[in-house]
Order: sequence, then C-alpha cells, then structure tokens
Amino acid sequence: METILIVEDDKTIAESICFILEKDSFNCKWFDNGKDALEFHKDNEVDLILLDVGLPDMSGFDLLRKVREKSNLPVIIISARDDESDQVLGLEGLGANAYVTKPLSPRLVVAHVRAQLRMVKPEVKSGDSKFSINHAMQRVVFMDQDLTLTPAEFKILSHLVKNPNRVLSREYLMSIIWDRPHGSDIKTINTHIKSIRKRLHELDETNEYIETHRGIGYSLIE
Amino acid sequence: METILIVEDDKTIAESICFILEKDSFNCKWFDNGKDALEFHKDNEVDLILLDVGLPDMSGFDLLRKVREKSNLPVIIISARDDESDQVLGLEGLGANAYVTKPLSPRLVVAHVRAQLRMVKPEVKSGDSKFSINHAMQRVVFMDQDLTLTPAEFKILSHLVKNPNRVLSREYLMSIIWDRPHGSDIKTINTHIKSIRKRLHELDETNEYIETHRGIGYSLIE
DNA sequence: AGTTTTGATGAAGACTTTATGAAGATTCTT
DNA sequence: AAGAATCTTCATAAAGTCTTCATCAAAACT
Repeated sequence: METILIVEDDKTIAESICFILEKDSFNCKWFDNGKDALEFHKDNEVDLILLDVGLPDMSGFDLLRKVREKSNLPVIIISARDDESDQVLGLEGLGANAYVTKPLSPRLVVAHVRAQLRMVKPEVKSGDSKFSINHAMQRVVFMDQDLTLTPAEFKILSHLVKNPNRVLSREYLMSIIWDRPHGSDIKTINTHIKSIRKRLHELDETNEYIETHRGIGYSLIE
Repeated sequence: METILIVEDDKTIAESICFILEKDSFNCKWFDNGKDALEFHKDNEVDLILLDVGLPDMSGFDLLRKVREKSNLPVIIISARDDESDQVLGLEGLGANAYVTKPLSPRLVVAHVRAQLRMVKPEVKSGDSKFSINHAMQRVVFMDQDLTLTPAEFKILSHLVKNPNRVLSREYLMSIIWDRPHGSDIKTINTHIKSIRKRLHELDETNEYIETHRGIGYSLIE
C-alpha cells in the first residue's frame, strides 16, 4: 500500500486531500512543516510527496532539494504562486514531477497522485518483514506466497501489515471493512481475525503473528 | 534518442516547442491533426506525446483514448481550457500524465517532457506468456492461434494481457469499452468475461486464465 | 477458588456477488 | 430495410462471504 507524504501548513487543505487519498486506500501522512516531514522521510518508506512550497519554517524548494539528494521518488508541488519561473525551477532544476497551483481541487490532486504512481513500477518492496502487500493483485504476500483472502480479510490484514507492532482497535478495523455505517456486532472482527489466523497457519504453523490485546484490538508482530 | 510526438494545430506553438526540444536533442515529430498522428504512432516508436485537446478533426481526448488502447506511454495534455473537470477526465479517466494550460511557455513544456521521461518505466516484456496481441489485426493470439473476438472482447482481453497478474476493476474495463460515458450496467462486464472464457476454453480446456476477484474485477494469470 | 469478563471456535443461515443462458435492444452490413 | 452480429439486460442458479449465535477457553478480578 502506497504511502503519500503531505507537506502542507493549511490544515483544511491537508485534511481534505488526506480524506480522499485514504478512501482510495493510500496510506497518508501529513506534516505541517518541512523539518518533521524530512525526518519522517528519512526513516520511513514513502512513495510520493505532495509538497507545498509556501511553508513557514523552510522553503519547499529547499525540502525538495534535500529529498532529491537521497531519493528519486515522485514529488508533486503545490503552490500559490502561478509564476512560470517557479514552475520551471521546481520541475526542471530540482526534479519535481508535477505542479498544481492553488486554489486546488482535492480531486485533481488525487488524480495527479494516481497519474504519477501509475508509472512507478509496481515493485513489491518488503524490508525484512515476512509480509508485503501486492496491491495490483489485491493480495497480501506472506513468506513469498500469495495469501488468498476475502475482501474483508484483505482489508484487515493489509492495515495490520501497514502498521506493524501497532494495536488497531476493533472499531477502527470495523470502519475499514464498511464503506458506510453498518450496525454490525463488533465481535464480527474476531471471526475475521480467526480466519486470517487460520490461513496464516496453513503456511506457517510455528508462529503467532497476530496478537490479541484484551479490550482493545489486534496487532501484527514482526 | 527519444521521439516526441506533438499534436497541435497551432503552427507557431508547435514550432517553438519543436525548436527547443530539438535543441535539447529530442527527436520531434509534429502533426496538426489526430488522424495522421495516430497513424504515425501506430507504425513508429514514440516515447512521449504532447497533445492539444482542441484539435479540428477529432477531440484530443478521443485521440488519447485511442492511444491508450494500445500503449502506456507518457502523454502530456495541452489545453486552452483551464477547467477542472476536463483535467480530471484527462488525467484520471484516460491516463494522461501531465497537463499544461495555454498560454504556455515552451520552456515549461520541455520541463514537463523531461520530468515525464525521467520516470518512464521499464517496458513489460511478454516473453513466456501464452498470450500476445496483434494490434494491426485487432486479434489476441493465444498459444499461437488467433482468437476470434468481438470488439468489446478484444478491448477487455488485450488490456488484461497487457497487464498480466494485475486486477483490473469492472469500472476500468467499462471505461475501456466505451468511447463516451455510457450509463450501462456494470454487470455487462461479467457477460463479456464469460464469453472470453468460453473462447479460451475452446482452445485450452485445462486452465483458468481469467481469475475473478470478488468485489473488484478480474485479472489474467500467467 | 469462584465469579465475571473477554476472546476463540465452529457451524448455521442470511446476505452478497458472480455465473449462466436466453431474450431483447442496438449497431453494422449489405 | 432486412439480416447478422454484437451488446446489454434480465432472471435465476450457484458460489462465496459475512454475521450471528451458542459454547468453550482464557484471563482478570474479588
């Protein structure tokens, strides 16, 4: 699952973009300043950066330059300035991949995100985890084998894989499964977890990968 | 040397872009109408298309759609219309890669061209696949035999063959079949898939090549 | 220890999605 | 305009999935 980094000091804009991206099953991280964003990018896997050039603490162009020193990932620039020289500088000089100007439409931004990610090769990259997500096939890969999962199981497990060593509450997992509010029993999650565990056991009997956290929810152990 | 195809009916604009591109050691072909451009694209290797959506003979979006039936190469749209819905349609619906609006600066256009070409993905080679596509004949070749397919079937199967091991949603497959928005039932795809499967079975009973992904769509297994 | 709370488990049935065959509508060709 | 091919819709069957329920097991609390 792709992680999008949003660097934008306007909370309203950031939230509306995040909302659409997450509904689109992108993983979305928002920072309102360049320093924290750079920090996060250093330690985490990021697939694309949405970058506002008008940041309070440091110029967005400076951030882009720092990012480009280390990686080649797609960067989409958000700017209030509709000035051509900025665009050329950002695109050509520093290697941004696209440019949108304010006032911006969240839908258009997401369209740009998809347009960029479409061209990045669908590499399944996994660190040292036994899990990775094959988004193209809507499958979770476990120890180099495709897991056959039902839609609900896929949604739950992919979120657990995306947030390893982190407890996800039943309420949260419920909200993932359904598009709209659905007055179902929270225990339903237990049953889904049960069947996910069963499928994992079929491939590896030795370990317990999904840990129960009493009264809260579940987490995936790395 | 990369070949850029410019489809633009304004000679002044086309020439100034070509001038810069060629100075930048790109190979540049200019057409003032979609038909000739499509013809050229069919028979020649093209690395990127610069496309004006306001063409006299056919809509630029139609051209983009036709190009997308056969290839996945970067397309940058040039438009006089600064209208959001057009942008979203071009970028998201049809797979354009960037969008610039008139009045345009040739330097900015070239910056976009470079930004796109920098990330062109390594081609997917269909070496050991049982499928190949004969575009000229509008045929899919399966185990060295020509499959007789209806137009809709060809469009669906060729896209599946071009994206093996990848789930294509029903919505996406619908958009492939129709030139313009068409308020049809999404279940129509099921029926087309059924008849494609039937034709494949006539040539090979042993295997299931098209896999159903519940709630999403279909994929072709290699 | 005994009681209470919470989670695990297996199975039943409700529900949803897809497959299928056939009929009707549309488009294309002649 | 007729006929053929194709596309879409529909009804129903089949398959797959989700939720609930009853029961058992484990942990927490007194």
